[in-house]
Amino acid sequence: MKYHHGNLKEELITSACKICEISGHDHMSLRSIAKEASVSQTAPYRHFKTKECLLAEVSRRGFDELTKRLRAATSKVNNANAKDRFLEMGLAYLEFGLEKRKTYDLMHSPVIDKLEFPELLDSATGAFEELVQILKELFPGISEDSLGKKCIKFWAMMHGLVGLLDMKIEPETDTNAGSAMSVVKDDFRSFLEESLEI
Amino acid sequence: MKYHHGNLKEELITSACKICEISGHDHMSLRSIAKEASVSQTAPYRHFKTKECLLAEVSRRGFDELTKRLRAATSKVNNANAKDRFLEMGLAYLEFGLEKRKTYDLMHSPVIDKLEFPELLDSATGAFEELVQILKELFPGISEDSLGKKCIKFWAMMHGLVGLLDMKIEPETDTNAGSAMSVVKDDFRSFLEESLEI
DNA sequence: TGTACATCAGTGAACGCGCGTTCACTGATGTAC
DNA sequence: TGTACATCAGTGAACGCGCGTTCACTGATGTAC
Repeated sequence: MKYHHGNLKEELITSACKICEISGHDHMSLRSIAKEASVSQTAPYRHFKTKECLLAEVSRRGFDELTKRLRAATSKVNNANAKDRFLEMGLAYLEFGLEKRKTYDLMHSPVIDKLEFPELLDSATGAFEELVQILKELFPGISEDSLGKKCIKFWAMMHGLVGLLDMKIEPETDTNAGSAMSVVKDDFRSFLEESLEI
Repeated sequence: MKYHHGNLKEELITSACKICEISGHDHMSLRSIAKEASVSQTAPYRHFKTKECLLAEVSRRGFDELTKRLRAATSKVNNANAKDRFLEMGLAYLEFGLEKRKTYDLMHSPVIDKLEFPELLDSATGAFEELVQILKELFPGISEDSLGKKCIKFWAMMHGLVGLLDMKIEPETDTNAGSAMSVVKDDFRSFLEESLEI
């Protein structure tokens, strides 16, 4: 380890991402991040004005990865019809949310005010834009108003699913959250397909 | 203020609910709650083993109020058909989520493990059960499997909507989250109606 | 009814901890001459 | 090419804060006789 690290800013961000995903954003301390990067606790201040700036960058990377995954999901079935591509996108969204659950929470947490970080806002908007595009294809000629509603509806459903799917509730009744959730988990695709119809 | 308060446990809970709704659950300290109740910072320990126990009680009250509101919403249109009653319930859910947003967050936060607080789990299950019942009426004779899926779907959508509707994002494009959200906010009912059809 | 006493429900001081941030510093680097 | 020096990117110590929780205590209450 050299005295001048050379790549510390980048390493701090990746350390922060790692700790976020392991411990959750409310257990991330600047000190633990610095430690993870094998650097003194004050070193981050050479690269980030405050802790919040570093968290904002972690959040931004989350949205960028989400955008990338959504795009990859639709383009891997590029020849398929819009509906199939929409389904792939839905799956990709849920997969990201469940896989990177704690990062996902940071991305949607009010602790970072997106209006204070324009780059973060851009990244977040970018992810949303992927959904807008596929819905435009799915419902050609749709009015702006209806399109807006559909976007919110599907985004909300996916956002809600991520929120519910790893809740640790195990009620006892037959028709309950727990068992219903495993049904959904076991078969994302058919669930999403059905949701298009109902 | 008497030395023996007489009703401190109850007052601590209501103080905690108040502070939760004002500051959010991650800014609630036992000290601030005690202060709000005009009592020394150690007094709560006569009534709650740990801070978490008090938070669990706040969460439980949240679920109980939600249940009450959902029930009231359907019974106020008791003569109407199942669809109308379902719509009323949806509205009530969204209203609760938006009105008591920070309490709603606590209720769904992983900081309190519901499995450690059976009464809390009961209350949470109770709220979910209201949705199950109305969907059973809405789709009579539905299989347990499909019912489970529908429950998750609508719960997820409502949960997602609460999450999205007060996000502070104001993108610049025409078809964007911000404007679409105000459309939804302005007209919950028609939005929910539409979601039944799509 | 009066008194002794156990129990209950408060109090204030203190402990120990982790945190974000500041400060004066120091070693490494790069550049002008 | 060698040297003086400004700048950069680290360091360790320290500050001040808020927190959950424990402790020995004390005043109020209720009950047995």
